[in-house]
Amino acid sequence: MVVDKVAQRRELKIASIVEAAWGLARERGIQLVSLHALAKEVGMRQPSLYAYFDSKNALYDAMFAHGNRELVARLSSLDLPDDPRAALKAFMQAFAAFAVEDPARNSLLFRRVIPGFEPSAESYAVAVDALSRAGAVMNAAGITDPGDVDCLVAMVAGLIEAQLSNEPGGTRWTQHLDRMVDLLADDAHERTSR
Amino acid sequence: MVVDKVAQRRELKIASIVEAAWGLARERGIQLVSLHALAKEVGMRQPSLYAYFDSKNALYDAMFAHGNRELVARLSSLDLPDDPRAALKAFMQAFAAFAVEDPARNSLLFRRVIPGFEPSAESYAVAVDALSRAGAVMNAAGITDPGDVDCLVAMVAGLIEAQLSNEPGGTRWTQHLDRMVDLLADDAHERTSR
DNA sequence: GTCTATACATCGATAGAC
DNA sequence: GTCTATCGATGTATAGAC
Repeated sequence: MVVDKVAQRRELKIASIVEAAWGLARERGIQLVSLHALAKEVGMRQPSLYAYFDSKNALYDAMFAHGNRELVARLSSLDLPDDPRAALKAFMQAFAAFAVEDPARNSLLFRRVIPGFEPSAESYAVAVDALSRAGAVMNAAGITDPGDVDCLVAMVAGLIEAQLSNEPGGTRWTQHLDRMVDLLADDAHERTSR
Repeated sequence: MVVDKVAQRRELKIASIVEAAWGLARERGIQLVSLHALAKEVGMRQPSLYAYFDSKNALYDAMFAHGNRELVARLSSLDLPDDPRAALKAFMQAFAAFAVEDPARNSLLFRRVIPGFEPSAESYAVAVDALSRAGAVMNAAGITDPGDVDCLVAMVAGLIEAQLSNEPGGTRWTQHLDRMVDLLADDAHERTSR
């Protein structure tokens, strides 16, 4: 199939707009991204953005998908240890590092701070992909009970949120990640083998 | 000292406005409370609200203080068991119930969803009061290490957030509260006595 | 696809009469 | 304290020319 060069350039343009939108989000917070400011950032007028996005929520949706693709890429590039427990720790460390390094991205991907925004099915599928990888690593480490999975996910999220809310850039909460993983994994094994 | 009846009625009025504001917040989300809608709710015109609040953030501040006073009242009314561990569980259960029963209140008190809003020193003091009660109960249960306290607080918050985000009204995540408390308290004891 | 122009809505806040 | 009137800013979205 011949590559449609027009469509290709269009995709590049869309990508650059999304990139600029993330820049704005990092500067002023995800809630305060405006189409006027975004257009200025990419050297256009605000109405011209509607040639690429049908609505502001469509822009948020593209940002959501982009952020989740970054997450999947990060998780895919991991060279995990053979030991399942060590692999689980490394995986959670990588996830936490990803979440903590960009508060704006964390807000759009994992918190619900934009009233009315719901990711499209296509964008959500990318998020599900990332989650399924987490499930696989947990299963390999012997955490198979759905309740145990819920607990571990919530614990890790709790540490990340506390870190971002109270001490962005620090490690006061995230330093306990490995310990919490051990704690829950050991307990899960005891309960499962009982 | 003679009671100033004028000031008293004014305080009542302020309280009723704050109550109406919480009603709006529960209906449409804390971020979407507007002064126009609030004025309509209390049978006034929007500019009249400025006789009671200097700004919209001042209204949020009053709501923040009100919510935290509710929390302190709830925690104070608890009849905790003598056993410190059981008391800790009951305390966390009560806190989680409080958080989960009103998502809008949870958003203003414990998440950061209003760009630019920071509670005043006076309002924040009420929140600190609530937190100090939690610290006392944890200490009594032998959780004294600051890192252990951080972990327990983050864990409980993680379960609450997951519950509210994914299944408001349910118990899929909060059902694990007691287990997580035991898990962390036992581990804290082992580490402290080592 | 990009522009100008503008519609349209919402919102917070102020001025000034009563 | 409450009102009317209005300001001024912001923001999304559309119409229509080029």
